[in-house]
Amino acid sequence: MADREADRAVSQTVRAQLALRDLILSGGLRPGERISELQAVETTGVSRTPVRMALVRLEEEGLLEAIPSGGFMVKAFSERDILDSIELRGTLEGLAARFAAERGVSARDLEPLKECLNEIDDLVRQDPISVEAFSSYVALNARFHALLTELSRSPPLVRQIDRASALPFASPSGFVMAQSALPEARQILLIAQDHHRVVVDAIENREGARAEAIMREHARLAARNLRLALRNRTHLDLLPALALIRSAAD
Amino acid sequence: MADREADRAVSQTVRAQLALRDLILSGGLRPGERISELQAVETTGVSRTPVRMALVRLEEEGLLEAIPSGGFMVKAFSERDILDSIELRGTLEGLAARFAAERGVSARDLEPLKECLNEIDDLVRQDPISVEAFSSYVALNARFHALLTELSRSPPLVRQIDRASALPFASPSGFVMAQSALPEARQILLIAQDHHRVVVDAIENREGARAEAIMREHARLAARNLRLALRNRTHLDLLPALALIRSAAD
DNA sequence: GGCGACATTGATGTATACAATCAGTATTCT
DNA sequence: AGAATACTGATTGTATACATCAATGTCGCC
Repeated sequence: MADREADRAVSQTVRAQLALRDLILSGGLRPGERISELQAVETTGVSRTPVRMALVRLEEEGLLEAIPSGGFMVKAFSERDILDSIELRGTLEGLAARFAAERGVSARDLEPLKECLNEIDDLVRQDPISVEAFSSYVALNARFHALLTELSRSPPLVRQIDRASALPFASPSGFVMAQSALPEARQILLIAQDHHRVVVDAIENREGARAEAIMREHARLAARNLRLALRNRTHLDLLPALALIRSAAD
Repeated sequence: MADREADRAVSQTVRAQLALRDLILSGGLRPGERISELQAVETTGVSRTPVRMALVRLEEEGLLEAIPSGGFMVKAFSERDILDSIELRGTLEGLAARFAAERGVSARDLEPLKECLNEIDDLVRQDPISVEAFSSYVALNARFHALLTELSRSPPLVRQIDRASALPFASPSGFVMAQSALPEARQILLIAQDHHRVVVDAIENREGARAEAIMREHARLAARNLRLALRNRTHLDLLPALALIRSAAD
């Protein structure tokens, strides 16, 4: 039973949840496919009870859908669903930015955000951006958004944004960028970085409306990018969770 | 074991979830209080497994919070959390209204919405509004918002709005309005009804921005109303889930 | 008398055994 | 031959038993 060393601290339920989420997001299970509990038991190596808990959590998370007759299936999303989710997240982050601006944040609170910005700058400065640098960027970008969200100081909003981000930006643990798409991706990163700088500035100057607007614009950039990516079938890895789209040529 | 007749079709898990949610929202358990599984077993009459499932679902729903050492406790909210949740929902419904307006809806789709509006009109027209009429209004209002949300034709957004509504507008099954607060409540209902009419008109005329703006304003009305209610300690039942607020005099 | 360590108790997390329900298939009747 | 029904297989929903962990109370030692 306790075969792995590092995972020994986490509960079986969490382990099963992570394993199953990875399996779904990496495309191991097709959208619409029924997920058998026994099969999940074999895959994860834990018992049925924690597997069932994990399935319930993943359903609430939105990755699974309950079958009326019993059991769960992988939820299928349309391309538009993903685009809507991006706009949804942008709207929520816009609200968070406005809250932050209106409620005021100390210079000290903005410190980690600016530091994050600088680290991203260091990455995108190198012109032929490396695959490793891009991977680092993905992590840093996630951190920036998380920090920004936190600045709203509104737990319900933070929670909702986390949920909204789950779908369009969820990524399997192993995530690498395709080599060929790197130059184009870098261009997008530069624009995104501009947005980041604007929103920080707006929050600092207590301009709630401007802060909100730029985050919405930021989301529109991501949506446009995804639409382009889907059309050209290029750098599809830029936005994960594409394994969940029912038919990409819809 | 199957003692009740009407509930025989629903699963034990769902029954436990409903019972526990009612218990929490009706104030049977104080915020921050630990919820024992065995105690829940006794209360609901079902076994531990479905009770645990229900607890997990309620945690994902946001009513419970996991204790690091194990188990769950009733989540505590500040007054501001509830106010933020209302604004949050308004923002999301604004997005839904905009989607509906931009994507266009047929006259046939608007039919049930308008019918709902007329039914509400019939209720608020009577000047000393009765308690029963107010209860009907609560249900009709919920239906109006649900229908409006559906018009966005965006499943992810609908889902998110449902989640956002859970906190501020969740109501225990038994919900009655205090007699003394009825006149004031009616005034609010009249303004709300105006908002409803405007948003339907905006959607019909494809004015996305106006549709979005009015829903936000609508939310601000609800927030203002709640703030007033909390201050005056009057018609506190107008917005439920107040049992979850840690200290109302915060 | 106070502090610390140990034991005991209670709870939760996990595993497995049982029951009920649903799907699929074969057989029989019209 | 087609359709309906009964049967069988499997899978999920439920219950309970076990193990592990945290909390608390007591006893002993300093």
